[in-house]
Amino acid sequence: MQVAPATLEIKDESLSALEVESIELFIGFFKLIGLQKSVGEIYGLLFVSSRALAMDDIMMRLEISLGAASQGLKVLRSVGAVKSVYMPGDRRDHYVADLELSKFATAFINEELKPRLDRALERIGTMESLASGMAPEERSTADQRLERLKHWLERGESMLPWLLKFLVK
Amino acid sequence: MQVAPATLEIKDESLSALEVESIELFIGFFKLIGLQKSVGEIYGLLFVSSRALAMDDIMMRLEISLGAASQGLKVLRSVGAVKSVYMPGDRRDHYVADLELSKFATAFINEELKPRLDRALERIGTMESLASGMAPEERSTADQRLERLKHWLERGESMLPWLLKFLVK
DNA sequence: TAGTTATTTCATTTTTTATTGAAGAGCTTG
DNA sequence: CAAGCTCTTCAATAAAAAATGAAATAACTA
Repeated sequence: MQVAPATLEIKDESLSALEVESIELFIGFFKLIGLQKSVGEIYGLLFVSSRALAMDDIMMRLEISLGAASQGLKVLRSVGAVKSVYMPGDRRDHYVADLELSKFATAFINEELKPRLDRALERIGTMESLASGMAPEERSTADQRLERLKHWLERGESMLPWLLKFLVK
Repeated sequence: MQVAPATLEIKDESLSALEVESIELFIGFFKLIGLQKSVGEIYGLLFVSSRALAMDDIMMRLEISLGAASQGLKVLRSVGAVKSVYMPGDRRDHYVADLELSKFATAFINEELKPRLDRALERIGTMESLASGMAPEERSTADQRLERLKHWLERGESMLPWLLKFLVK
């Protein structure tokens, strides 16, 4: 005869091998563009799910907290990686993965890379002014390096539109 | 008459405005490719320095620890961002910034991006096998999405050589 | 080669970042 | 319009990442 365990384990369906692979893949991928683990987990789960999942499905399957699920979905919605679909007879929002993978790269480029390049070019402007008031010897070193850095950053920036077009096509 | 202060402040030259701008610029830039603050600080300082600096110059100017300086320089050497130059009459290593900025991007692509894409493509292989044992309905969803993901990753991978060429040129 | 200086390593501490879950706001519906 | 659900927020907590500095190692020099 069985004795009830000291702590009752809630029985949620555990993750399939396929789901685990998908989750790990997207955790790694998203971390690369600066998104946290829980965001990758959620997208990975949705990516291989053939039906839309509600927030508490996600919480239970991934064993993450309410807050993490809510915030993770918020991030995913904000980059268009996830959309909610209507489920008749259920008040909860249900989410499916948007399969347009290029959105992540696009969001990363527009929201991280581009602003950072712009900010760097601004700084170079400031630095050029500062260098102009230096002693000749040090000034020439600074000017030369700033010129080089600026050139490289402008080159990088000029590549972004091309890159975006390539990714989206 | 002057009274000696309770704590004696060591007088290291503080950073110039130009140095601060450079440091902030490279902290931001390096963080983007996953390198830590101290690495960006060191490179930023060396970038605008007209003379080679020893490790303890770097420690003192940036007010960072021995360990951070040593490890930061190690990282910078490993990606070729810094090289040491010989200084007659001084046993210490002296470092200058390598101005070939493309090295950072190249290191990032080859050491972070490429391996991660390769790993993701491997995982897709695994996932395809796993999907092949599923019920027809779910299988078709999985197959379709995996195909799409694979296609996109291969496309991304195919772009890397071009990207490298563009950056290095 | 003994002594000194320079550098690396790594266990500990600090700082930063991510997660948790309780409080509460907003909806829905009976 | 009250009683549930669902979802968001955010202060507290936990986890992860980075910095510190003492000890070990390596490199030079006299």
